[in-house]
Amino acid sequence: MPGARTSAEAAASMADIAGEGPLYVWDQKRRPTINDVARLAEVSKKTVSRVINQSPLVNDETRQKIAKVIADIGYEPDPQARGLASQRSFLLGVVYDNPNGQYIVNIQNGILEACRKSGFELVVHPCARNSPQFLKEVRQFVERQKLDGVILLPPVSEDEALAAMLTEVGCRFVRIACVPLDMAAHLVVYEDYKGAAEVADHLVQLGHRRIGFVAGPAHYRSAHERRRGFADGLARHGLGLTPELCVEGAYTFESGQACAEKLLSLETPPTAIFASNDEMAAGIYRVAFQHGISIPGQLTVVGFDDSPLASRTCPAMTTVRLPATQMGQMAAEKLIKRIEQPDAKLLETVVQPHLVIRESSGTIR
Amino acid sequence: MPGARTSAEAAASMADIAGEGPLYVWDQKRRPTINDVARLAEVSKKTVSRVINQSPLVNDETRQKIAKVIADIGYEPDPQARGLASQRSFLLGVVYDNPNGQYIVNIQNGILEACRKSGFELVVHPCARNSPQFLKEVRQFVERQKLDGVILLPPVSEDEALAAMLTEVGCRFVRIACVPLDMAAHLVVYEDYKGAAEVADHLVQLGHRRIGFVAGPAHYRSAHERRRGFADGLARHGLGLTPELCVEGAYTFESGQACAEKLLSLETPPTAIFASNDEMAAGIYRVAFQHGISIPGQLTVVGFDDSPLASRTCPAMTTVRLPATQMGQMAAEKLIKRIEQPDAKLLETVVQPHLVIRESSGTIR
DNA sequence: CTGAAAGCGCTTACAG
DNA sequence: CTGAAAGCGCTTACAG
Repeated sequence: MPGARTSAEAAASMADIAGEGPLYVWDQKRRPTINDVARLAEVSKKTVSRVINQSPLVNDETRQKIAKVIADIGYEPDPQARGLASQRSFLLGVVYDNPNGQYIVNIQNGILEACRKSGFELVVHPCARNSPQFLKEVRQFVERQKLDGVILLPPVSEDEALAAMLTEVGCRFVRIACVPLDMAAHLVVYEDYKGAAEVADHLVQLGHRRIGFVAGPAHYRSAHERRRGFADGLARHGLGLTPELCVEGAYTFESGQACAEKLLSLETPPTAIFASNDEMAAGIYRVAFQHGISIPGQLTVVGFDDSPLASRTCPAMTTVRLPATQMGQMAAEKLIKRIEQPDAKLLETVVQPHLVIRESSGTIR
Repeated sequence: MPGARTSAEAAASMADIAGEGPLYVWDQKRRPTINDVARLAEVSKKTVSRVINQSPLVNDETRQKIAKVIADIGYEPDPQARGLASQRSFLLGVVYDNPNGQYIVNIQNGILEACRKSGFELVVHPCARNSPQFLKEVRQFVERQKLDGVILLPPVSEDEALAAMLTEVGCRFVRIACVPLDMAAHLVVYEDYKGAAEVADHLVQLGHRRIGFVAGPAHYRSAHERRRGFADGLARHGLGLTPELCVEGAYTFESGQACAEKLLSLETPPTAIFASNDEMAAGIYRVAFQHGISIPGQLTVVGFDDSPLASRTCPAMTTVRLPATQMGQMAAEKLIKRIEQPDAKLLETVVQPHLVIRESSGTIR
């Protein structure tokens, strides 16, 4: 298409404004390319490429001349073309199966915060871990788009087959998880264990001794960590998880209701219940409401996550806050570092949850 | 790099399994390309390209031969290469400034449902409409990635400057909005007006006459539509919005509390309050709780959105449900249709909200 | 430190 | 209905 080239060259002209240096009058219809920059800076496009890719092998004067042209004409390298030539995409993916919308969006926002600084964009990919196509489907997603890296959110981040597949196809990833499942460089760890232990301290300090526990589903690592942290926390005060007062939910509102029915219909019901997430705690609220049991007067309830729900219930719910946005940002920064500096040593990234005490905490005299 | 080509050719060999037809043993390290398909099908790559792009100008026999090779070796066209050659990206964007996480994720899921069927991927882009860089920033996003189309969520979908900019740069878009802001082909409309009118019917039927209204912020179209629908709904029963009982909130929990304080401290407080979204309704719950006002015994409360919050409050909240997932899917389907069949006539897409009656609705004897 | 050539995997525009 | 050539906007590998 020599015609196009000719017209572009005709349109790209330089003019001098008195004392202001060169000003380039540009064809507004077409985005400038590396060839335009090369021509205007009077260098080869390979040298422009070196500047774009921050190669140290460029004379400082040359670099500045090129940088000026780039800034003047507003050149931005085409990620598609860069990607096709270099077998990458400048795209990050986030893979999740968590149903909690606010949590996803918060993490997403954190990831995007990190992307914004580095020129990556984010492609979202919810998945169904129980589907027989699961691995094949994620693999196609990753390979088709040549994703530069993927961030895995819990609980799908706990899937070892997924991690193995990504390793096999050469796709870098960072997992957000509540236990160290992997090498430090691949992880952002949030310590559910500690958060749950804090809840134990809190409840014991309030004077509770007969404490109910609603666990999460057994196949979730977070469920396991929260239980372990809570049990160990109680143990530090010479208490333990009473089997009679432990029930397992499914992290859903409905399962929280069912668990509450069980616990509150005991001959001697607990004076406090710690639910392994806010959704289930809200289910406890519902049952207490239906039975006319006052919170926190007759029953203390504590959740986990600090979802929007927790601060809007009546009374407002004591819970454990996970800094989701920050976790997303840290995960993305780590992933980008792995992509851009493959040899950099990366340390463990650990995020601390903390207890948010609200109105659902009552004392026992 | 003739070496690479040679090794690939060497690796690509055919073998016959008795009576099973040809089986291609493939180099697992390298994804097959259009050249591989062309060679194995003994046609030019242009003809393969025609099959990929569903051109009708291919002999049926040729098409089937090529399709078989494609299926056998698991060829998938590289979107980057296709995009570079054809000035597109097979990427859709979603631009939003709404803070409601579950709403975003639901719409996102709907969009992805439509993408899955058509080979598009979704890039997410939250934005800050009040930033001075807003337009420039979205423009860069769209141009850099050569997005094939963008879906705009409310309230940023109401921004006419944004729509104008997208039109100018030639980026197709579909807006999700509560009023017809644009041509039918560019819109998915959800009728807030009707939802709010239903609330009026409901409250009047319950016997309420002294009804409070918490409006959304005046610069949101949804706030306007919900007010208008509610007022018109009341008017159909010979009632009207009493100025004294109308207050304006900001769609936030805190503003809902402030509005409730005003309404409930009136000499004759309302017997029912319709809040323009669930967040503000939850704020009303909080104030009622603090003042010992029972819902629905002394006060009926109705929200709007059917966010997760609404079904988890105690008592569960009557509200208006917007089918967010469906809206996302319809918007994406419409956008994809515009991309793939630019000449197709597209009709108005309208989504109906509906009232979900729960426990916060009380009768007046 | 810099550049000319070839290539990434497709499609466009043209020809037959 | 099919194909050879040129091109999309970059980078790689090599040379100097």
